[in-house]
Amino acid sequence: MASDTPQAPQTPPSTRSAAYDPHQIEDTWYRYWEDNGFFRTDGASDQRPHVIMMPPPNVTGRLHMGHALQDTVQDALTRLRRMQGYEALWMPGKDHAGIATQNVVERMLKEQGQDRKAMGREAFIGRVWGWVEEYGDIILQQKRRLGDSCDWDRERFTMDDGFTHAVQSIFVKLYEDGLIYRGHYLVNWDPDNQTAISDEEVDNVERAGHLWYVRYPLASGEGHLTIATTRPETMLGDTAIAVHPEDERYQHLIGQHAVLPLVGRPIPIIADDYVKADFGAGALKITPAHDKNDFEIGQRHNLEVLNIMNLDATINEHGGPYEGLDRFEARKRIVADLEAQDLLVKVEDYATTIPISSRSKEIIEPLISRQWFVKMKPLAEPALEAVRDGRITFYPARWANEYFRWLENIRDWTISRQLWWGHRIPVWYHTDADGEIDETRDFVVSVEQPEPGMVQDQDVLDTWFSSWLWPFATLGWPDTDDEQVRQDLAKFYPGDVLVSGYDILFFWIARMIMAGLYVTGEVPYRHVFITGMIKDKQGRWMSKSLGNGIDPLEMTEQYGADAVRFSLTILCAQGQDIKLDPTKFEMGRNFANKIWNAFNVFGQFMETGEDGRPTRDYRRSRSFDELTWVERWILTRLHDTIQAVEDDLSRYRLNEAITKIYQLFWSDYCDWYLELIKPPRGEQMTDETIALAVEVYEQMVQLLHPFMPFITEELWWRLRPRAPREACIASAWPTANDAEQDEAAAAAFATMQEMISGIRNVKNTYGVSPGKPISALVNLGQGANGLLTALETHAAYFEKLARVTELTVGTGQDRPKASAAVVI
RNA sequence: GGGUCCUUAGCUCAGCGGUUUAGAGCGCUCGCCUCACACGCGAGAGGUCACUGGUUCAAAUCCAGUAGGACCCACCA
Repeated sequence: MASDTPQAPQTPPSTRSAAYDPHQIEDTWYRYWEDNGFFRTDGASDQRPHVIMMPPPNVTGRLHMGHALQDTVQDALTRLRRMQGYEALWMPGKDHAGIATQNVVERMLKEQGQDRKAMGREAFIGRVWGWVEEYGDIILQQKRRLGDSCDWDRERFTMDDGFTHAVQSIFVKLYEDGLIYRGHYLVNWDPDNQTAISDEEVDNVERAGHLWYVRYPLASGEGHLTIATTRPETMLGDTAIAVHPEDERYQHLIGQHAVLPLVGRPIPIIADDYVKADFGAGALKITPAHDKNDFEIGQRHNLEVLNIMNLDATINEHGGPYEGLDRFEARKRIVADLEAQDLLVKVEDYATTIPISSRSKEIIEPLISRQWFVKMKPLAEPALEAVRDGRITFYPARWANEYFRWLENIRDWTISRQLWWGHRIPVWYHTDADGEIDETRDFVVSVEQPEPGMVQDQDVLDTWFSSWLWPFATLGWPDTDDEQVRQDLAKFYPGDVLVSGYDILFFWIARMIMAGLYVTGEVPYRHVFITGMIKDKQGRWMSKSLGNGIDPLEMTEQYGADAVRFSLTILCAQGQDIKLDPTKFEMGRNFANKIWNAFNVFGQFMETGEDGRPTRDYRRSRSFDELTWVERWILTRLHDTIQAVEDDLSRYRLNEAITKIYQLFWSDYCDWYLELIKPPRGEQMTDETIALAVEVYEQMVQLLHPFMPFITEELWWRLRPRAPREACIASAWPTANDAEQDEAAAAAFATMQEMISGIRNVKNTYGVSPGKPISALVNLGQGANGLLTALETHAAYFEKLARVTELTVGTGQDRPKASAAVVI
């Protein structure tokens, strides 16, 4: 505990008239919680743990609605568990975001007239660290505004020293287990960032393109063969033509050679099943160095692999006259040249699927390159098993299918990146006399430099290669010599639930499960709660380029953090995307206002001190049976709701839970209960009445606290005298009490509600002013004696709610003249 | 080419581990500044729960299919 004398924030002196102003309470309460260590977890207590690992936002990130939604969920679950007596850890942190961060800093340098390459690797990394120090904390500061109750003392960064150690250790372990290998393969090359990227970082986009039909003359000098291609420029790298083995048209050509137009190089004509005889011209040009399928066909037939491109996607020396041209310029020139030589048969419009880098939006170039890979199949098997056998459950369950599908078809993971910002690959090379890498000697995989003079691999690792370790690396793994780390790992691993959007199911969630099982033998968490994604009003993704984003901080400014959180929670239904528009937050603001004002109904009668806080603890002296009808009814409703909320929350149906609390508070407590307990004008409210109003209100405030932490904390302090270091955030979660439920009274009360609505309806229909006193006769069916007595004793309810000054209750009575009737 | 999701009041959506008159917010109509709240109160209008079959005593809710829309995955140039 940080402070010995926790200072409860000052409240406005005149509690009674103070209007609701969210900003007045948000900062003060957040500071109070932090100063008093309510977010902290030390791992040494014997409380049961509850662990949520926050998806670490990118250091370059700024708070968006997706964060606001997911944080609202995570914070609600964390606060709920904390109130239920768990040691609730919500682990915060941030991700170094390799490409994104490097791009941001590079852009900044460019504006200053500087250049990454000119300044050199070390200087550049220094600048990135400088940038991270200056701006990296912004997003986590923003999260505090939402009320996030993370254990900030444990905050981690995927590039901090401990994390680097974890990343390198896991690399070494994987290598030693034969699960990491290096090799020349066709990879997704991003010519803009000039790095390889993984399959997951590639978006396949359909675009309008063309199918060019090109004539390849035969080497024999007699005749030709026509092929169809969507990428004519790659013909410079053709090393064969393939036809289907059973295609009658080409039988006689198999084994012969054709001459590559423009280049004049002879290439063999081969037969392969892959070729579809009925597509295009039925003959396929094979470019093993620039097409995945061609690469495979090339391997089957032992074809030469001829790379025709530089790393910036210009044509290299193998391109003859086209050397130096950009790939798309080369395409134009080649098509023109083919046409000039009458080798272009025809051009058709054709929709092609183009691979785009999700980072740079540049068109990916499949390129042969030496990279590091992780063999994924052995890692995927246990991860599949963990979900199949129920050690991990997805909410909603359908996401498990998506997970299975991906893992069942998993391909090896390209983990090396030709960037500077990131974890250096822990591989070391011997050098020759000139200091150059000596490729004739084996490399060494090691966290530490194995011997002086050896140089480390230049590449860095994919960002996700560090974040997949998040659930245990944040707890200090692999430094298990440290007592604290051992204790934390034992207590906080595995965690309980991971909350995230489906956009990173493959990138992160699935990989974390694989890493967790591989490293610790245990799943990283038992539940995966997949939220929907926030879209704009028209259902489009919010993006900077569209300018359709809604800024959560602006919304918080406008409506208050509690309002934003409430609205997001109630809109968040079972993984469904949310089409958001700012007016949705009015719902939350109105509700917060209602909560605030409702307090005054009884609060104005409480004895308070100068700080506006109660000086007396109002407790009822009556047992449940001695309570009034309306009191028994509202308690019954309260306990019903607590029970239902419990059930909803256990299934991550936060929207249903909060809807029920909302209805209880507004429709039952405010519209009926408070209206009935209000004393006549000028009169006092009795202490007994105040006591029950407080009792119910307090529990509703607690039920709401996980969702609307600020306003509930403030009001909680106004309900009873509180001891130092107490707080709503640390109060005990309400439990349903069966002994204080009276379903018969509740049912009778519901009947009375219908009667009163019926009477109001009649008054309305006949234009009788609501304030005008009337008489009413209630005609009950036979055998409704209980109800009859209840109504008779509570005739005052009818007067209060429908201005019925004369109430007659009976059975089988005649309808008076000049009256209106309603049947319920 | 596979797969998932959506289609419920004018709008945005809940509800979908089958059972009372299908709900909410906003909007709309009527009446209210009733001393907690007009960010409010009371009353009300408004729905063939996409369509077609099936299972069932009973379906918006389960099953099969159809039509629209969205998304994910996939190596036909």
